[in-house]
Amino acid sequence: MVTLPRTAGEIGSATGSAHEQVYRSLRSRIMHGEIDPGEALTLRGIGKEFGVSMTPARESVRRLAAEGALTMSSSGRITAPDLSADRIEELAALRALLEPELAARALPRAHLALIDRLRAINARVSEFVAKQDAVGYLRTNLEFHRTLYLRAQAPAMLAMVETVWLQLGPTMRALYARRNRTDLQKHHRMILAALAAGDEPALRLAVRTDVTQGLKMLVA
Amino acid sequence: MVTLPRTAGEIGSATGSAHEQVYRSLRSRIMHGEIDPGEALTLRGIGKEFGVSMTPARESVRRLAAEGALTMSSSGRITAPDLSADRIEELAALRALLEPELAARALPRAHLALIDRLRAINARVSEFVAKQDAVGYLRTNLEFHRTLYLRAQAPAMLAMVETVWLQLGPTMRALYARRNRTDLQKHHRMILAALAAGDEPALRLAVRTDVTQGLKMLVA
DNA sequence: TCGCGCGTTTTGTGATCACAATCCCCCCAT
DNA sequence: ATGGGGGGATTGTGATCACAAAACGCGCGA
Repeated sequence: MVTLPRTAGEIGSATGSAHEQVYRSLRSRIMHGEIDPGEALTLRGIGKEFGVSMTPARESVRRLAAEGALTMSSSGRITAPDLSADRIEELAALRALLEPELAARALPRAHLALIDRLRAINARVSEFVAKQDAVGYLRTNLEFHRTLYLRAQAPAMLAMVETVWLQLGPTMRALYARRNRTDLQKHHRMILAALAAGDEPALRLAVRTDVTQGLKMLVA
Repeated sequence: MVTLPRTAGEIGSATGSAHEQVYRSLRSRIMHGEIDPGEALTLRGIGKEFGVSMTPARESVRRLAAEGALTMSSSGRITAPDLSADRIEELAALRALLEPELAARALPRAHLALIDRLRAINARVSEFVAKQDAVGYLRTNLEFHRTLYLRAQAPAMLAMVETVWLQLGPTMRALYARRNRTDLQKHHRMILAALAAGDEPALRLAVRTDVTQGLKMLVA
């Protein structure tokens, strides 16, 4: 394999270095439940898939492992994490702690345009629920939350929540199967109503409930 | 440089791979304020210092950068982060959100032995304050908090708080200079009192105050 | 004296290689 | 049929190299 000029496969504007492309791609897969808990990955396999050598593959994997998105055995073997019930509960508690705060910080800046955008995303969520598409549902559901939290202007806090999502990613799809589809949308509607009303306590509660609801099912 | 047998410089039991040693060492320095904001590092420099090649140095640096402990410019230049006031405020808010929760979770498990250990650590904190040793103070102060939070049995939450500490590390020492030394200890004593009394609301408040107090000074 | 090019040096990136540890699978003995 | 052992294949680790881009410094010109 030869060092190609930097413009080889890049489509639009600066896509970033090789290891970043690999990182983003893997991260997205993991966060959206496209990788099963316990599934194994290899550096050479990743490298081959993305057309790069082991070096950027290794950096991506190490970074994801540092963020808890992947597990490395003592011998260095790479797998998607299979979370214990305790760990899931803890991560759920983190979401319940952080996300209402982010929502509350976003509230004063939530104009009508944002609420409309959220409604549109929520419509797409409904489609995926109807189509029983777990990955699509996870993706749009997280997009709903992220779109709201982006308004909080709190990048470090958002990054932290996304790390939690990442850790929960592989487990999420399994979780989706058990979830009661009908009241999925109810919580999002409560969030939208509280946003429109400018009611912070209601918003905090709605977000906390939405976050907690789905995750507590796994433990039960 | 030659690949040495794995048992080369290892003292006790498995110290971990080369990049992990480098990572732990750098992380400790950063978290305890031994690196100034804006200070530059180089992969070859790190490698030379630890007697390893660029590869493990690079992995350590990338990992630390992913955790926000180091900044990488678009050209890949490595520096310790120089935080904006907004960012500091946000990280302080994260501490104020997470640490009371960890303390509250530790409370039911906080036996007398733990409180005694905390008192002992607190005494060492006082020594460093008296000696005007900023790094020593930072180290023992964080040890005080970590010892308490370890009892919460919440590894993911603790990891998250430590990431916040890490990001604040380089800025912390500058902060220390402005801090009113006399009421530093007051808050720790309040924490100990609330722990001994088993009073959760008081504990949450004491932790939140301790955390907030020092950090709000930078913004002012 | 100050600013600005240009060449040298430094620095990060990615590929490749040697190596040791581990895993996997197949075969054989019981 | 089943369990254990052994050998080949796979895998992560770290060193080294080539390369391009950025940084630095030095000297020349205004």
